[in-house]
Amino acid sequence: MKKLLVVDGNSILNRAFYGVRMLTTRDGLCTNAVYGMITILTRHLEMSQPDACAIAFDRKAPTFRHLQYAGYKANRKGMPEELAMQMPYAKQAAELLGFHCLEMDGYEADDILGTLARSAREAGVACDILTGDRDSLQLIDDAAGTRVLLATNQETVIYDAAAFYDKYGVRPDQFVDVKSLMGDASDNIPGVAGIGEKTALKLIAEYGSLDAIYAGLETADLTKSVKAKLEQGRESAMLSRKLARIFCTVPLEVELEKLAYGGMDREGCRKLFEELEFHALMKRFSLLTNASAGGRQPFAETAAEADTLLALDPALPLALSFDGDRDLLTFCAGERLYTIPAPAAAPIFADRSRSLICYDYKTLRHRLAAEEIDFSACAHDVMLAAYVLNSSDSYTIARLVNRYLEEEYNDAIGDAQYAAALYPILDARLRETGADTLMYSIEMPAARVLADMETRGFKIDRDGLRAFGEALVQCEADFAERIYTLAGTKFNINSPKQLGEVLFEQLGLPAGKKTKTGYSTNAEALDRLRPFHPIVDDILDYRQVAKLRSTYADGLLRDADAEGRVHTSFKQTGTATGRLSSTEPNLQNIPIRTSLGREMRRFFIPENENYLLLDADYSQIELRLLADISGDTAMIEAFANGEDIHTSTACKVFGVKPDDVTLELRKRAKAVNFGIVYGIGDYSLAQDLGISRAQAKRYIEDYLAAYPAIAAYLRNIVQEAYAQGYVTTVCGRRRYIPELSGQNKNLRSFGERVAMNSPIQGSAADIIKVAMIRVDERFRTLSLDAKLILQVHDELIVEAHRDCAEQALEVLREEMEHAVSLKVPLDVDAKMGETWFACK
DNA sequence: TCTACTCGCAA
DNA sequence: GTACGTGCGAGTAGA
Repeated sequence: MKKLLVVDGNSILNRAFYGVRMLTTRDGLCTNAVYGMITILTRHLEMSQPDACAIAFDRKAPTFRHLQYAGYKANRKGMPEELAMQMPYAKQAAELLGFHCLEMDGYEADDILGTLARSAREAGVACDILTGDRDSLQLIDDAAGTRVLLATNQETVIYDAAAFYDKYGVRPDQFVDVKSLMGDASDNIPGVAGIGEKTALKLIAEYGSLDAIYAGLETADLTKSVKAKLEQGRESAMLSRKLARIFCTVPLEVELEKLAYGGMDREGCRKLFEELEFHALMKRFSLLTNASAGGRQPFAETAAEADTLLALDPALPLALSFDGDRDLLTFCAGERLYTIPAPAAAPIFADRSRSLICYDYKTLRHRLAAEEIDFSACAHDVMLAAYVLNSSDSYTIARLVNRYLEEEYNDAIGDAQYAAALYPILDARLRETGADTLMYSIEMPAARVLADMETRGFKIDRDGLRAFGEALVQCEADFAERIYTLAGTKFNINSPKQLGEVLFEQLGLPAGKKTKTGYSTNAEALDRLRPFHPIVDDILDYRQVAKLRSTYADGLLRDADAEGRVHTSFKQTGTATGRLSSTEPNLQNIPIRTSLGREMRRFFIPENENYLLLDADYSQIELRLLADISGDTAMIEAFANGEDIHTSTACKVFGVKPDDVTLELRKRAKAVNFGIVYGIGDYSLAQDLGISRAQAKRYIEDYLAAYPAIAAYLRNIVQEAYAQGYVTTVCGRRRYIPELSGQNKNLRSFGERVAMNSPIQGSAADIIKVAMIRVDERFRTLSLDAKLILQVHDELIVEAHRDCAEQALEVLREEMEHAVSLKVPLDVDAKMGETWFACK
């Protein structure tokens, strides 16, 4: 026997219960926790390859800890009924999978784990402890081969002593002492009052143990307050240590040999899974019999060679998907499924003449690229097709099945089979609605370009950013100090609740608006308070610095890869207008408006000194589109003459001569233009400009009077939206607006604004996608060492070698300016520089 | 650990 | 009397 796997059953069930969406059988039996537990257990059986395995559960009876401390777990609420009802099934399922269930009155599952780990250590057997709970980390022991597999809902983190030290800065055997200081709110372990995780870790790292701290407390070099807290909490700490320590000598009377893993009970599993309606699991373990329920049936599945697939009629559509997390692909052709290891399918993806149907092409492409499989075949993505048909929806495969196949989604049927069934329906709809060009000539090619941009990433000057971050930390501390002094008390400035109490109760400043939960402390509210107290300026400064430090400095450093590049992920179906969104990190909201924030852009740099950044952005693309679509001669004229659009708007709306447009008037005109473009109402416009709602409404009316064709266009588009239920962009992207068919007046006027705004914003999104595809294509055909790396709605950023930077910049400008031809020119500002900051 | 809430960044 | 353009992420507070 080489390896033992032991599982904390209660903790894994809890994770599964809260992590998996509620599932019930037709009879109303909840099954989500059992389902999640089975997934986790089987995954770890595969990963750990144990020779023996056991799963431990808590008993209801009080444990020795309750006897020592009446408050132990006193604040725990009972298990929710939905989970309690799953317990017997969970134990049954674990047994059928081959786990030995252990439980004992008076002890917790943790103690059983500890005891088994000790037995394993004594027998020279390695031990993996699978749990969702950090308590077990104290059991880690490298010499004995004891590891903890900490399961969160997304992933499992493996902790050995080194990983533990990296995370906490102390050894695993010191963890109990840390807990005796910091306590544990969920178990109601008291710890030392006023000592949190940070302080506890620091103390133990420095002094080595709880005993050492108390032995030298009098002479220790600690602040008065920490010393006092420790003195005060001595007894509590000692008690907490007893409670936190896992008991490793539970009288189990089970020998390791008895826990040997003998594989799953297939027939038992089949019966139980049938009862719990776990069809997908039955399929995964090949437990299916012919007696499945009615409706769509999974096609027969065969393991295949690539040759088998290549030999199929090339006219037969081929749909595919990865099989879960595994390195297997399932292809669906005709009425058969073929399973094949991903690398073996490489020739299929390399074949340019082949069309492949999939769900979420960009992600698929990344997964294949990770295995060095090149994707040159022509792809059809059902997710993108559905997005093009209706951009205000959700695009999980289950929703697509519901919507377009008009049937219940069935877990037992894989993505490949569903994609195969969905594609012809979606394709027909695309052609009916005239959106096929958008799909095949814009959205799909854009997906490939986006995948390449994500792979390339954007280089960050990590040293510079770290230094900037440290300066910000200092700044933050300075502002905090001033704030505490002015307030006469220390508090958490980041907490709107505490901040509100200080400002409005202790300092007695005039409270303005309230939020749902308390005083409003946002920038707008604080701005009004400036005249009343000097603390307000410091708070605003603090907020700015704290935001830059946490979201941008720390955040970007966390996201950077080993080469210092950050790889954003573009969501192509993330917005209702057709715009992209960007996550992990979001590179579409890097500061620019304040001078300090803008500094952030100095740390976005090219790969090395041989490269430069190019940055080109459309000037007023939405307003130009509005001018084009509405055909408003005044606005077309203004753009044709290269006028400043906000100034000419101010002339028209406020009836003044160009020379008489003050900065204030221009600002107001700009806000109205902004309002039209983003579809805000009079309420928001009034807020923006600090004017009354009635005044804002008048501005909008005057605007529409000044641009009558725009007014007519907006009236028409709203009409059209009411009549058809949707609006479209220039390229045929559809957004349905269900808000218009309701009775709620507010919702309807929201719908009307959407109708006015979406075609404009969405068409701009279409256009920049076209530009991206062409820019990418021309860089390739010209063999320029230049690559797109970022899109920010109306702006494209390229990383280019110095030798071709000028040429690449011209290509970038040309393709952006000529992506479409409108009644007005599309102006592009194009710059280059050694940092993003320098591209201004 | 998860979720709701507040806040603030960008186009 | 009042839902009040979007999407993403950090942080707090409470469950």
